[in-house]
Amino acid sequence: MGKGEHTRSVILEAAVAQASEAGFESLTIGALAERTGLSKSGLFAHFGSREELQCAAIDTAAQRFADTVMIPAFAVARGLPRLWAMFDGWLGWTQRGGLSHGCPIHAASVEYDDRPGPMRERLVKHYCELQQALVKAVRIAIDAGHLRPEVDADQFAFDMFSIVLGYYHAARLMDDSRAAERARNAFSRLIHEFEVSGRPLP
Amino acid sequence: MGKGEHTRSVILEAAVAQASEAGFESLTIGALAERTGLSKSGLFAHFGSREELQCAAIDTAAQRFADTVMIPAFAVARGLPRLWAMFDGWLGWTQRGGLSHGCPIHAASVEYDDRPGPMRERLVKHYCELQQALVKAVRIAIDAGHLRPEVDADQFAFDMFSIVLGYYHAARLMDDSRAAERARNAFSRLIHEFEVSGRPLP
DNA sequence: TGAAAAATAGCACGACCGTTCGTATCATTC
DNA sequence: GAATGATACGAACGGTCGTGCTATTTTTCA
Repeated sequence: MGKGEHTRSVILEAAVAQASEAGFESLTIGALAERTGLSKSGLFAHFGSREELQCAAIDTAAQRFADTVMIPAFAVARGLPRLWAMFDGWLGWTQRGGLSHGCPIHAASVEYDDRPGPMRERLVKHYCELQQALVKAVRIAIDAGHLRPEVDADQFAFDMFSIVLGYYHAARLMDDSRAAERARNAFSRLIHEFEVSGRPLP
Repeated sequence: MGKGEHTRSVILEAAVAQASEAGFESLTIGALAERTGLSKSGLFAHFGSREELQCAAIDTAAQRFADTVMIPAFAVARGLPRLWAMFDGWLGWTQRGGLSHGCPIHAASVEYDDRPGPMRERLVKHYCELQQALVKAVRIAIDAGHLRPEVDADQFAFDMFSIVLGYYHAARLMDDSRAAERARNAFSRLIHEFEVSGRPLP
C-alpha cells in the first residue's frame, strides 16, 4: 500500500469516527484536517470534493458493518442461529467495530432521506444489500425447517429491522439500559411466532 | 395576539417546515430569514440565539404532533380502537400536520442523540411524554379487557415505537410504497399476539 | 394625537466553510 | 546522487455562519 493510500485510509477511519459521533453533516474538511493532523488542502487533495469524501466515508462504514456483523454471521450455522448472530451482532456493532458512538449509516439515512444526490443513492444501495442479505437469511431458515414455510421473508426483514431501529432510539437518545433486553424480547417474540413448533429456542 | 407574537409563530412555522425538509442543523438564521422575508437581525431578535430558536422549533413540532395525533386519538373509544388511532395517526402524521416531508422530531432525535445540551434534553422530555402516553393507552386497553393482563406495557410501547421507526425508514429513505402495509401488518401481529382471544380484529 | 415601547432593518465583526493555486517536501527510480 | 512524480502545505478567495450594535420604522397605549 503506497503512502497515499495509507493516508487516505487514515482519513476515512477518522471520517467514520467523526460521523459516528456527530453525523455526516459534521464531516467538514477543516474538522477532519485537525483530527488527522493534516492540512486542509492536503486532506482535500485526496478526494477532490467534500461530497466525495462523504461518499467514501459511507462506503467505508458499510464495509466495516459487513466485516463486523454480516461476515461473522455467515460463518454461523444457517437458520435460526445465523439470524440470531446477525441480530446480536447488529445491536451495538459500532463498539465492536471500533466506533465509540452511534451507527454512522443510520445517522446518514435520516440526514439524507430527503436530499437527492449521491449520498442518498449510496445509502439506498447499501440498505438494499443489507435487506437482501436479511431476506436471504430468512429464506435459508425456512428451507432449513427452522421457520414455517408460509413466512413472508420481506415482512420478517422489515420487522427485524424495525426492532434494531427501536433499539438505537432507546439506547442512544433515551439512555435506556434495558434497550438491548427490550430488543431481544421483541426479536424472540418474532422468531417464536414463526418458528416451526416444537423447536426449542436457541 | 400582538404583532411580535404573530411574527414569532410565523417564524416557528417556517422553522418546523425547514426542519422537516432538511433537519435541525439546516435551521440557520439566514435561511429562515429568507424563507420568512425578514431580515437576519430582525428574525434573530425574536430568539436571542440560534439554539433557542431550535428549541422553540422542537417544542412547536411536538405540540403539533400532539394536536395532530394524540388528541384526536384520545377522542376515540379506549382500548384497541384508540391504539389503532394512535398508530394510524402516527404514520404519515406530518402530511396531516401540514409538513410536506419527514418527522422533524425524529430527525432531531438522531441528530442530537450524541450531543448533550438543551436540544437533547428537550427531545428526551418529549419522547418520555410520548412513551408515557403510549404505555397509558396500553394499560387502558388491558383494563378494558382488550389486551391480556400479563402484557408488558413498556415492552408493547417499545415494539409499537419500533414499527413506526421501521416505517419511517422504509417510506422515506427506501421509497417503499408498501411501507405502510408492512407497518400495519407488524402492528396487527403485535396486537393479535396479545389480544384477548375471541376478540375480532378491528 | 403624541409619547413610550416594541419590532424590524442595516451594517459590521470574526469565525469557519469548501475550494483553488503555487510551492515545498517527500519517496522512488534511474 | 540526480531526476521525477506523488504528496502535503500555506495562503487566499468568495460565501455563509451566528451575533452584536445602532437606527428607523411600526405598534401600542395613555
